[in-house]
Amino acid sequence: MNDNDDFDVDAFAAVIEDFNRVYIRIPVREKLPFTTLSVLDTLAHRGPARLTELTRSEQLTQPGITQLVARLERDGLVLRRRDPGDGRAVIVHLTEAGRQVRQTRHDDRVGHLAPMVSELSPVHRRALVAALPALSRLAQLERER
Amino acid sequence: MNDNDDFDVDAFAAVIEDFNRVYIRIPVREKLPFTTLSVLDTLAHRGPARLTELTRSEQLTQPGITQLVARLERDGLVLRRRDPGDGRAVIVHLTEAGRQVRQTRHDDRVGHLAPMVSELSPVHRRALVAALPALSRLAQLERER
DNA sequence: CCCATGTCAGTGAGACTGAGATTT
DNA sequence: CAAATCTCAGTCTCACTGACATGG
Repeated sequence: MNDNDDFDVDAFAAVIEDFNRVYIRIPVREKLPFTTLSVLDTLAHRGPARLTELTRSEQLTQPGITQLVARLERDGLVLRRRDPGDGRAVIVHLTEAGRQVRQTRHDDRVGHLAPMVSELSPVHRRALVAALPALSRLAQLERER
Repeated sequence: MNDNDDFDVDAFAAVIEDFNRVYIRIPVREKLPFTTLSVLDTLAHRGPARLTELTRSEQLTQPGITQLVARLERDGLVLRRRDPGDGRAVIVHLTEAGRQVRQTRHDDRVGHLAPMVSELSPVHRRALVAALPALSRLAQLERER
């Protein structure tokens, strides 16, 4: 019941990788390093976090995170606050400007995708819509891994 | 007929971005810079290419591509050959080792995804399978943009 | 005292800008 | 000679390793 006889993971990964390549290259107004955007994403999803948590989620070293967050603070995208309950820890908060950066990128992509989507057949569009819950669920499973 | 009244591009992009974040972080044996993998992908998809073509597809500067390809050649992932028909140009070819790098990453991802996919409900699995042609088509449209 | 959390200093990889060489 | 293609030199950003400061 739980095997994948009906599901070609290989083909699935191939399509995802192909689509991702294209998606990542959608032009955006503001070019920012991958790790910067990743931290902003993480904070937006999980709320304020300490550096140690970011070290895990971003797969960066501790000094790397320190530096990266220092840059982000310098640029006004995050705030660093001492944890009142633990004097060792620093809590990183997303600022309004940080949220705006994410929104801008998202808007750029939506603007770019919309005309492409409108060229898809109704059948294809419906197939994509129908697959969204499954994709979300799969992302969720990965996060809980 | 060609509008997107039945399709929420905003929601689509949000799910894709969420899934991508997770997908990109799937652990792989060989950690390589993003641009390296991107060039290997491009060569695998389009075949041998000159540096100028890569400059466009990779969104890197010309000196950047020169350096990157020099690294790739040093590591045995590509070969550089003078274009017999145009003495100015250099043609970059993917080597077997370069192909192997891509295959290894793909295999890592498939191995990681398989157990996750097996936890999806049959309905979700079918929805993903049904969406693959649409995703491929969308990637195709983007490439032709 | 030990562990967790974070920072500092120094190094190296990768990409950029500006200038230049070679071929068409 | 002008344009296209690629390379060289120098600089900047980013992340890493190793050592260290501080709080629980």
